[in-house]
This record gives sequence, structure tokens and C-alpha cells, in this order.
Amino acid sequence: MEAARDEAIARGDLTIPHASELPAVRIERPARAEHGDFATNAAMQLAPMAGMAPMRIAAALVAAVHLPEAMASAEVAPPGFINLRLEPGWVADQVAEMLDAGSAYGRVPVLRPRSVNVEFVSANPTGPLTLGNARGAFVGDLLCRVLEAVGHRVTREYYFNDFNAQVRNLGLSVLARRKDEPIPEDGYHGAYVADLAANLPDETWAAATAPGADPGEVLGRWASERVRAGIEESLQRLGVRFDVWTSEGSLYRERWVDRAIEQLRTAGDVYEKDGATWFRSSRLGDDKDRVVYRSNGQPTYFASDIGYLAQKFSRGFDELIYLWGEDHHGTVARNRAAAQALGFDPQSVHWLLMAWVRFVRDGTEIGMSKRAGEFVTLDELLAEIGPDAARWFFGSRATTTGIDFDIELAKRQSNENPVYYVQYAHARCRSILRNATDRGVEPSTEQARDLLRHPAEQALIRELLRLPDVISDAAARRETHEVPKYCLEVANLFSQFYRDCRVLTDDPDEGRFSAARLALVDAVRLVLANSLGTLGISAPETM
RNA sequence: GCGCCGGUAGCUCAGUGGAUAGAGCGUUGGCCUCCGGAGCCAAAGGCCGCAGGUUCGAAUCCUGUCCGGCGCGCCA
Repeated sequence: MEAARDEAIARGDLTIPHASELPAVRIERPARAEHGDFATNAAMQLAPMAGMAPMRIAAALVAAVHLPEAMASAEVAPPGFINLRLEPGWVADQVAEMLDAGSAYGRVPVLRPRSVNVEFVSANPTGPLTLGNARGAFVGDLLCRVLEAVGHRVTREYYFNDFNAQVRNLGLSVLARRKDEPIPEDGYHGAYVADLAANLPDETWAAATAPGADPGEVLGRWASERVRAGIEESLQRLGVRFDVWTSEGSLYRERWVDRAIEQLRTAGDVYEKDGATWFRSSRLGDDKDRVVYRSNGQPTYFASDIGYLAQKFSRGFDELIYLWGEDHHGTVARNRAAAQALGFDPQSVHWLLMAWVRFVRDGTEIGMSKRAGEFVTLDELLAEIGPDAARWFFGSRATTTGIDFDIELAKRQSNENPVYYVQYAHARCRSILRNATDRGVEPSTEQARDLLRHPAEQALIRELLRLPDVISDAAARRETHEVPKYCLEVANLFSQFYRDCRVLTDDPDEGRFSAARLALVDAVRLVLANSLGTLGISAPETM
């Protein structure tokens, strides 16, 4: 199209005064089928500088354009759009291309694959994962899958505290349970604390109660590791796995924190005031400076963050992604400042914030407090609605959108969940393919160009052609919710095709289409399997 | 008070300056001789929170305002 523009200018059909800067021609996919497969607003964008009516410019562009083989036509539409249509035979031929690509179809590698660290969930190991952690677990996993689909090397990382006050409180809660004393005020009241106390090994108990021992520390360390292992198992049940588990304590043992802060001090970004040590984050966009060492000498949580940034970058990642709840958004500015002050490209660190999930049961909000012991666990959610439906639910929403999650509603709707509609379409493809094998019918794309001309077939293939764009966009935007939408669209168009185009038949007249349509069914199966796979959702043979 | 994120159909949510604003669920009405009815078709349902502005064109960008969530610690 840009070539057409230049040619139109050369021919004198289009005059742009004093070689103005020409905007790049943008091609989009129109919302309506009658507007073609692609469209561009180039003529309307050129109109002000050319001083010509958009319709006339569009006509000049169309006259000058050399359509590639895949394109059937370019038409002008008011108020100045140019609509492009794909050649139906080319469209039909793409079924063979998709089947050749197989499981790689839709996975278009980016130009520059990066090594990306994605940190998510990172809940403190002071209790089982709750519904509150569900969104982070699914969104993070989906994000990793999408990034991997376009060729990035992804490390999934979980960061947890193993020595702070919360862990100590957990230890003291276990102690109280064990001794049948009241749980401390800041302690944890959930039933799992009693389980921990009951399963305490004798040697741990002995170590905790030995003379001079710190029971809170000893029991906290033991209990938090046990809880952490339980979290890992829960996540595995969700289909979420992590490559690296990093403890806050290791950042101190390996001296990442003090070395990073010394580096900042050398650079003049750290100073002492009121007995505390401060990082000059206000110099780099934060509202105010932040304490890294308290006046009692203890590091703040932010100090750990700084050390962690240095530790992660030392491992050679090109990009760091933090997936946080939006309640942490106030800490982003200081972390960004720290990354910059440490000499890292701020463009290579991203903090993605997820809006809060409001959990309601029949209209009233329910709290999620580990400390009070009032929560629904992730395992309970899974038992109620299943991992596929849960993945679909959280994967279908933009991360910036607040969600109202009604557990009763989710249970009731789990049977009507759109995910089953998509899985059903996949199972139906499989069923048709099985029936074909029984009848001895083989899929073939040999005559597809001539045979796959039905509107339902053409619409379906054109949708299948979108998969690479959908995956690439999701990875570039770091938002996955377009993928479930796309699955739904494919399943819907497949149903229409299934209604209008008989695949297997005893009718000899209709039978000549069988092999080509079977290949199309196979392509639909492939696209559904690949896109569901990107979501971590199963693509069943039967339902 | 200041900052960040939201406000779109009855509900839950898409919508990356373009053409008549969409989907799922729910509601209403149709469709089972035939490859899987967990399906298909149709209908009803919208001052895109409100008011200005920018633009040939605004749900989208800017300003103001209202409502909701979150954050503003030597907590994490």
C-alpha cells in the first residue's frame, strides 16, 4: 500500500506538498465482514496534507496498487476506506499450510527472543494459597505460556519470605497450638495451624524447646517450609509450576542486599538521616526517599527488593516481569528508581499490576484473611469448579479489570462455562476424524482450493488464519484474555460450518467434498488444541 | 487531601482514534430423518457515569466532575 502511495505520487495522481512526513500505512481487520478481510484508513490520513478528498485519494491508491496473489480485490468505501479482500482459493490453500506447521502453527517467533524472568504468586508461606492468590497464579502461568509461544525463554520464579515477623508469628502460633495455649494476637488461627502442630516431628520440637532456643524462629522455619511445600503441591494441581523458588533470606546470606546498597551509596544515592539509611528514590521519580535500613539496623522489605533486583539481573535476564496485586502499586516507583540507580535499563523491568478480586457469596463480600483463618483455599476452589473452568475464568479478563467472583455463581455456571463449548468443539472434531477413519476416508488438501468455497468454510478458515496474530498480540501486550475470546470465535464458526457443510456422507454428490472438509476439520482441531494449549487448558478427545 | 486503576446490555466482561459498540451467561420464541443437541437460528435488551474540549471521525485522547476499588509507614 505504501508502494501504491508512492506510485500514485509519482504518477501525479496524488500531490503531497513539500515532502511532508508520511504516516505509516496501517492495516486493520474490519469488524464487519462486508468491509473485507483487511482495511486501511491511509487515504483519510493523507487527506489533510494532500488537500484532496479522501475518496479521490483512495481511488488513486487503488488504481496504483499491485495486489499480491493472496488478494482478490481492493475497493474504495466511503468516507475513504480501502477494503481488501483475500482470494478464496488462497484462503482454502492455507489449510494445508496450517496442517504442515502442526503444533507450531500459531507460534510465530519474535525477531529477538529474550530471556525473561516472570515472578508471580510469591505469597508468604504462612498458610495455604487462597482464592486471593488464584488470579496471580493463573494470570502468571498464562503469561509465561504466551511468552514461550513466541519464542522467549521464560523462567518462572516464586519469591517468599522465610525469616520475617509473619513467619515468626506462624511459629509462635504452632507453639501455642502444641501447648494448647491461646493463639497470640498477631498469630494465625486457621485449622491448618493445628495440623502443623499435630505433625511436628519430635526432633524439631526438641530443637524448639531446647534451652536457649528461640521457639518462634525454629518452629517458624519448620512450619513455613512445610507450608511452602504444600503451596508447591497446590500449584502443581493447578498446572502451575515454578522453575526457581527464591527465599528472602538467601538474598542476605549471599549478600545481595548489602552489596547492592553499598553500590547505591558509592553512587551517592544513599544517605543517613534520623539514624536510618535512606535511598534517594525521589531523584528518580518517586514521591519521596525511602528507608532501606531502619534506625534499629534492620533492613526494610524494600531493601530486600533492591538486593533481589541485583540478584536477578546478575543471572543474565534480558527482562524482568513482576506480577503484583494492585495493592502494591505504591511500591513500583521506588523499585523502578532502584533498578535505574543500580544501572539497569528501566525499560527491561516491568511491574504488571492485577486489579483486586472481590470475592462474594450470593451478593455479600467474603474476606480472605489468613491470619483470622477465614478464607477459601485454592484447593477448595479447584474441587468445586475444576482447573479448566478456573483458568478460563481468570484468563478471560484483562488484568486491570476488577473482578467480582461469586463462588456460588461460579459453581452454578461451571456447567455452562464457555470453556466447555470450546472443548466440545474440539471433541466433535476428534469424533468426526475417528468416524472418517472407520469409513476409510482420508483428509486431503489436494483439491481444497476448488472445494472449500462455501461461505461457512471460508469464514472458518479466515478465522483460523488469525491464530498467529492473536498469540503474538497477547505476548506483545502481556495480556492473555484475547485468546479465550478467539477460541470461542473459532468454536462458533466451526458449529456453523458443521451445520451447513456435511463432512461424512453416503451421498455421492456431496461425498466429493469429504476429504477436503476433513482436512479443514483437522485444521480446526489443530487450532483449538494449540490455543487451548497456550491457555494450559485440556483439549479432550471425548466429553 | 494526593496518587494509581476502574465505571460499556439484567449479570460477568471484551473493545490497541475509524464504518451500524460486541461476547458469554440470563430472558423470550423457534429447530432433533442425518457426521456428538454441552448444539443451531431469531428476538428483546445501551444518554459507553456526567460535562466540556481536541479531531474529518471519540467508548477510546485531553480537562473537569461524580461514584467504586486500592495505595499514600523506619509494615509486608
